[in-house]
Amino acid sequence: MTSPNEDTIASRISRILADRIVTGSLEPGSKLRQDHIAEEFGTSHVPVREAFRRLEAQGLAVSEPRRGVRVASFDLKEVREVAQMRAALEVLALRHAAPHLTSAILDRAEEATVAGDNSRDVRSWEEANRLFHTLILAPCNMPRLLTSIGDLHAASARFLFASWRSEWEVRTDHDHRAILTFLRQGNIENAAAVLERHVQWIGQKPVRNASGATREAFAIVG
Amino acid sequence: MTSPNEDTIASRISRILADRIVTGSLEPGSKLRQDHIAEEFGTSHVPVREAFRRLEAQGLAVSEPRRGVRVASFDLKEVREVAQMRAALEVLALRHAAPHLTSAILDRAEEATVAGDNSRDVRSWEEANRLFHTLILAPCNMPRLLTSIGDLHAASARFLFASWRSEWEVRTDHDHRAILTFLRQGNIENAAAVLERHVQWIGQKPVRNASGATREAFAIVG
DNA sequence: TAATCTGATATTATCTATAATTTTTCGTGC
DNA sequence: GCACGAAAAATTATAGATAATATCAGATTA
Repeated sequence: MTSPNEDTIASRISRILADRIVTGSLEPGSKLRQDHIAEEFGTSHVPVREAFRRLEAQGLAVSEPRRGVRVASFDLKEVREVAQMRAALEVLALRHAAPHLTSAILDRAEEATVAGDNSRDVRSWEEANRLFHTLILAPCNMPRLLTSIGDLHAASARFLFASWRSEWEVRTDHDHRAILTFLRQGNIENAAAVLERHVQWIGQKPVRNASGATREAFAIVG
Repeated sequence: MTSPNEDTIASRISRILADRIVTGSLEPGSKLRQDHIAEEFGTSHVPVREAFRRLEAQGLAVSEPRRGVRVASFDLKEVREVAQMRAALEVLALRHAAPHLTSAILDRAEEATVAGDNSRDVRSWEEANRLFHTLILAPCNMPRLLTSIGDLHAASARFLFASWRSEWEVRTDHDHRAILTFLRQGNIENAAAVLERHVQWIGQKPVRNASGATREAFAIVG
């Protein structure tokens, strides 16, 4: 949702690096060394630098002048921040999208919910979840808003992957179903209210550390 | 608010170009030719390209691969979109900032309001207005939210400059005063309500075209 | 002895110069 | 007036130079 042009080497690199950061294959705080990446992609380092600028704008990387670029770190405070921004913006989008929602779209959103409930791993659950939100929000026809929401979704997904990398248990998403029911009734206010609460729900889970100690992991699970 | 690193040539170029786009000295739709800009700043075109990527992420420029970069165009639809996004996000920020607002901050915000009321041109009015919003929102301590709001402010300012380039009449900002009054009373809900309405108020004004015809110009004036 | 400072070395980011494609422009012919 | 094609201009990428930062061994001091 954040790749306007998918033709240049720089955009390809930024897309692939964004995916690695989101899925956690590149760990928070790790350095992104431009000539290593350039070598991996068989290019020079100039397009790599352009990719860095885009990742920076998306909040996935932070750059210190003359000291290089690192994968952005995050903490519970930022998880909360992203959840609240998503709540505010997704409610706005839903209010504008609702009048344009067709039953065909809502059916596809329901399929996405089912797919999410049946997911056996985080990755496919996240994909289904993102599809659900995209389907019901895209008809708002507000490109700038959708881009912002897309970036926030990427951040959410990152938090999720960081917490539930391997263990994932099937959950039934009652919120998604409630939202769809309200939308089918034309009850936009209630649908928006559920959505607002839904994306601000922050799941927590004890995670065993490498040293054996356990800590609490947090993530947005909507 | 959107310049994390202010040390490299690329960031300097992006800041200056952003200012030109916002003030309208670079017109919407006009091409940004990298070697011309590189020559102007006495550099090569590589840092210019990095600056382009940042402008693109801020929504101030659009890039078509292999066809160059243009100053982003806008229309009434986007003015509305930005106004509504600002309303949603600034209300969120205010709710978190309010508990940390001191009377010293509110006094400075009042000074900014007075400065705005006394402004004789758009530029100084915009500066005072931005200061007001920044002062009452910054204590929310949510960096990602503040960055987004900053980008939206830049867009708003651009709409404003496009409409009221030369003619500007002094106006007294009753909304700002009402917000401050409510904040001093600790009445956060009313302050947020006024702010929400305030930034969504879209001013309109007949503007004489070059050919003599008049058209309506629109802008966010909060 | 431990800790800190100093300076040489190596690594890395940043920018310049240059080359290769692609797009646009513009003139010529039909 | 329209299509075609060569020339010009602009974007994109590469390779190489420069300057800043990190690393680490050795010296100095408490």
